Amino acid sequence: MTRPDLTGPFAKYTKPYEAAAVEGLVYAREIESGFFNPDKLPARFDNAPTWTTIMPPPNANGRLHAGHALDGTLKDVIGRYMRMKGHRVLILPGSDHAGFETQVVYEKKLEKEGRTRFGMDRDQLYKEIYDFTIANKDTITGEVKRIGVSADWSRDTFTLDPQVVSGVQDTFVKMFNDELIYRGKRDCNWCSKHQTSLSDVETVSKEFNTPFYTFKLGEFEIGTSRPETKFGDKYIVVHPEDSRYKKWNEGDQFTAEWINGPQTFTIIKDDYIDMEFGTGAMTITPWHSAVDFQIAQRHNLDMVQVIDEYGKLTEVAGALKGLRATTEGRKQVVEILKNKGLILKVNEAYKNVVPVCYKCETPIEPQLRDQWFVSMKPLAEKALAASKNGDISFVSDQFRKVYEYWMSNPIDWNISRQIVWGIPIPAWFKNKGTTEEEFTISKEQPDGEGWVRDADTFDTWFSSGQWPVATLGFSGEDFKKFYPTQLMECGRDLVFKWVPRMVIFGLYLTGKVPFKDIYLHGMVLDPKGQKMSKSKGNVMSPIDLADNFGMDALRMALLVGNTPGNDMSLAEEKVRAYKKFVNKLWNIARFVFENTTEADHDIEKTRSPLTERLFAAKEEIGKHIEDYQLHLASEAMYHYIWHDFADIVIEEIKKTLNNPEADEPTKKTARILLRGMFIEVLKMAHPFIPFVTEEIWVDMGKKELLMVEEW
RNA sequence: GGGCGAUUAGCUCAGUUGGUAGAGCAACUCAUUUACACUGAGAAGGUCGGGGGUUCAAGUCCCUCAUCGCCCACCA
Repeated sequence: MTRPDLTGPFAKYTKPYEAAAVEGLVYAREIESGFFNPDKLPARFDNAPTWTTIMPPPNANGRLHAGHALDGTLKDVIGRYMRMKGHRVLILPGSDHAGFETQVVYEKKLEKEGRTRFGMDRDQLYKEIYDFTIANKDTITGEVKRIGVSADWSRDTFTLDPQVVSGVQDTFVKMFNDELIYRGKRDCNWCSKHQTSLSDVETVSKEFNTPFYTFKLGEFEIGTSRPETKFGDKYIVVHPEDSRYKKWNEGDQFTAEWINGPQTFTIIKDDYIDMEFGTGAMTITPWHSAVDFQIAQRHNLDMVQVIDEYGKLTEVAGALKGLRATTEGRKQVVEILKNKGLILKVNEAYKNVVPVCYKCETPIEPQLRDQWFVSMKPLAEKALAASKNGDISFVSDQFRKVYEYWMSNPIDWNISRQIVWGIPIPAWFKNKGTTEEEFTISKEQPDGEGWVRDADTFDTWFSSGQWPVATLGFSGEDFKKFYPTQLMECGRDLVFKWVPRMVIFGLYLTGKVPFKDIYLHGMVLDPKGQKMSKSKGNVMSPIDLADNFGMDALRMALLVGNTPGNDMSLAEEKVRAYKKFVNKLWNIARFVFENTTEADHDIEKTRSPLTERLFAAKEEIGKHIEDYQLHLASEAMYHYIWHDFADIVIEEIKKTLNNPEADEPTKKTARILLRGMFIEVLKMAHPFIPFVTEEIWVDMGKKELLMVEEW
């Protein structure tokens, strides 16, 4: 057969597909159309139902990583499909000031410059971090756009946008009035390096090899791995039913030689004590241990601060005051007790698991501090019910269990952070830190003299927890139109940090769950299955991969074989394989352009074995997407296009076109069929590989974008 | 200490109500101006981690063991 020359706009089909030359232009064309905005879709969407998902806002302090690319790809595939199926789709993008995280990043930068945040003017520090964040926010936003997410950038939201800040503060005021927030001295996770308290999700457990000492205290034997906290101990706690200590009654006292001389101890009985552990007797240090604090509260005991916020011993330590508690302090206490003959045993092989700051790994020193706490129990009960009764459902059931465990064991949430980078807590004090302390909860400065604003800022999860409500304006038009949303898709690492809080705030603020389905994807690992990290040097930049192989190829590599909730390892060869696939489609287009010029015909009614398989594949793909089984959907699409459309359909058509005995009407029918089927192929591929399909679509002579075609 | 996940072809992984094993990559054989070598055709490759059970039938359900990974954790 004669081969028509491809000229003009078709000349590019004589060469392999060049993603770099196409992607930016396609995305610009899509943005320009306005169709990412559900209010600006073509007329056929006028009375369409909405379909909404809110994007997890990436931290505005770094670069895009492979996890973000997966995140954006998954929701974009579903979003593009739902749009083609006739929904007014809203994918709402944003970015997070990421309070503590960003401050840590900035502190490292300051350190490199030989500076420190301590002693810096608050406003100056805030301004510096603000400028730093805004610059990075633009970088990361540009990188999210490269993924091709069909997000409505006209609704782009930043967690420090004035209406978000204002709404978050309103929530605090409302919760305080509803008695869901209280202020009080409670044990906090204190990081002595970062000089702030942290919530439980901001600490991680780490195992240390610490000697375990057994001391003689009067006639008791007391075990501890933390001798340096023992200065202020005045109580011996035993189990009420422990027969070894029957002769002692609660409140009985005795005096014994201790670190700084004779000390009087009081017997306390509490059934927290594990009789099997050690001697079944312990002393308590309420100021520096959450458990001890609870016991002390139950029995109304004295609490003494032994270690200050810099990790040094206080005046309770007498001569040892000012020593670093866990190092020199511990050493000297042990020395003193040894000299007094009070050490009975030392177990050097003892392994102790202690919480550390998740950023710097400094062991957390529990401290009693006045902070703002959220009473989690009443909130968690409702959020638990939402899962039990099916208002929210998890794509992977394993995460439902984790979520329900968290909601069944709520711990009151400390939302105060002693850092400048964050949303200010709308609280005002008089005589702060004294016994005459007074406070008022208000966004505006209260009337009267002497009010000082609370210097603390909110835990970043306090604002991002309200994200689905905040991005939709808390109330008003968008809120009415799009809330509750359909899908929350984010990394599985957020099952504790973020998801439960969004459900809690959603229910509290609106009475409705913020989303119906929760799709938690696994982590993207390196080719060896190891977690990517800067320190290991195995980070694969999605931007670099897209530069080399095209974003469509990367999207496919992230989708195929990636089951919901399971981690996946990403190798360059996989991306390369899908680059070939994208090129295959490109060459299919070339074949179509070389052989057909006929006007498009609807092949819906042209039933043949070839079209039956096409429509069956399309239906299967659609079903898998609706079931959130994107690994199956993407594979079915790949398989159909390569091994059916290319290998069978085109070969059949080719036979007809090359058959010297076939008459012209027969050939024409074949050409029309080819073109008609190809249009369906482009539609079925579009959600997965939007760039190349949109580009070919234009060359098909289409005026409207493929993204708004009917699936 | 508690929980979750994984274990299937050399590698990375699919396999959704139980019905005689699938894909991609790699390797092997063949094809050289065919829409496409970023290709096509073909062949090869697995006692589905071990053991036990339910069933007419188990990769799939149940029990148990092993190994690896992840998460949670206030025994001083």
